Amino acid sequence: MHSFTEENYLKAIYKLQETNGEVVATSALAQVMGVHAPSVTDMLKRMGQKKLVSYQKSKGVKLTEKGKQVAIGIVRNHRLWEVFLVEKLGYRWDEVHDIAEQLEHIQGEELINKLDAYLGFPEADPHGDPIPNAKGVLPKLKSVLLSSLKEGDQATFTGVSDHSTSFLHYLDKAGIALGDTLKVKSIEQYDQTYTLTLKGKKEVTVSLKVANSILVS
Amino acid sequence: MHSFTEENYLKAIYKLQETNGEVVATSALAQVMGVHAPSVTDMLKRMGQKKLVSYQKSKGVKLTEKGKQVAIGIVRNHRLWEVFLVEKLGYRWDEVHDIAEQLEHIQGEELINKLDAYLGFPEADPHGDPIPNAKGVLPKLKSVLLSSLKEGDQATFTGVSDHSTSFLHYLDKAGIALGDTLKVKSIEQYDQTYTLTLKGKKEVTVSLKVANSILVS
DNA sequence: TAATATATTTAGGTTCGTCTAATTTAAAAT
DNA sequence: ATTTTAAATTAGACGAACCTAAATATATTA
Repeated sequence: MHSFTEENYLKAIYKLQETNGEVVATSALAQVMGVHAPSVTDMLKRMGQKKLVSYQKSKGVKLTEKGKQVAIGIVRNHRLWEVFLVEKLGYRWDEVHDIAEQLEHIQGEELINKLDAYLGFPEADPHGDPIPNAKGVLPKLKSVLLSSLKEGDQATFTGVSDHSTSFLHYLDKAGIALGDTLKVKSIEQYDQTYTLTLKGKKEVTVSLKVANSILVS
Repeated sequence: MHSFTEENYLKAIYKLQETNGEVVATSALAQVMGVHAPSVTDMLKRMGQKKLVSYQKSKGVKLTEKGKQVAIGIVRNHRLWEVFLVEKLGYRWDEVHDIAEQLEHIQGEELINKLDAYLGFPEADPHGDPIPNAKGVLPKLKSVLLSSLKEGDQATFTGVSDHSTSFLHYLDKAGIALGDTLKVKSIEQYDQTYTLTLKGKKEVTVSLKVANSILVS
């Protein structure tokens, strides 16, 4: 029975707040963490004491400023370690998540800043997700969904919104890689598929689901 | 109240076995870990169940083969991460211990082997301690204490037997660094001090205590 | 060998993060 | 507005790693 720390909860709350709005429900948290609701209630009480979250019973939970800073720090760690794993150790982008999940909890401000410098202060991780800087500020990567493009539009593949291994594998197999220039050759209205021209050479046809998971700018 | 895992105990037992012989006493373990004896008894029982140690009450404890392999793995991780911190991130040798103490518990065979390759399969960490290879074999660095040299002898500084920050600082301040060629210019019998010539230039006088903490070959 | 001193274990308690089962609170539907 | 359903909390328990105080076992010394 795998046990979670405050940091794990902070990160999960942070991610839920990003996608589902300011206030997070006990059940939502329980669901994403794979834990039962009473465990969450317990933990939230403890974290409330420590002023990491503001928690009022049966009213959901929000990160305090303090909690948010910790959460962003973990996201920063995670993404920098992912860059390290891919750039320096030669991992593929679909392999690094679990290892980074461990490395993100290594403590030490100086360490992560040195790592950041060593990696050349990257702005995005191998999936195109923005990396908060040492002050906790996220660079705004103004990207849009591939599905928002029109026929003839051209853009650079900058990130994914679906981080699942299966999707990453799919992209690899289709020969679509981060940094590629994608041109929308045609959009088939009836079955909502996109035919893309890659780097002026290859052509691939992808579903709307895929077009909705690819970020470009 | 800082809490330890099985891995922490395994490493501590391993180190005690190396220096104090095969069988380790409850109290010795309690002492080095900074924990009270009953906590150790408890933990040893649990670890005995899992066949990580062979434990018979009031008779001390020994690592099993399984436990030894895990312990060596941790030592390998620790020393490789130390090399990383010094070689890649630019830390000094006296700063890396605590961070490596965290990093040594990151799980994943593949990760550590990739790191090993990335670092060029080093044989020793920044303090001159041998790094076990992927099979758990320690390279034998046949080094001796500086204090075993005679007047006129010359050797290379390959490691330290005292890893304390204060000693490492002392060496830095004295301008003695790993890899240096040391020549014993003279030994003062009465107060047991060694006057060393460094790289044919500088001269330093050190106490017997220091000469006993420096490894050369 | 007996007495003392030291090391170790047992007994019983705490905190943390989990669980299930039962209860209460809040939201949705009639 | 009442009933029904769903969400959240409380109650009570467990395992892991810790603690203190008391009891036992081992070693040392007289």
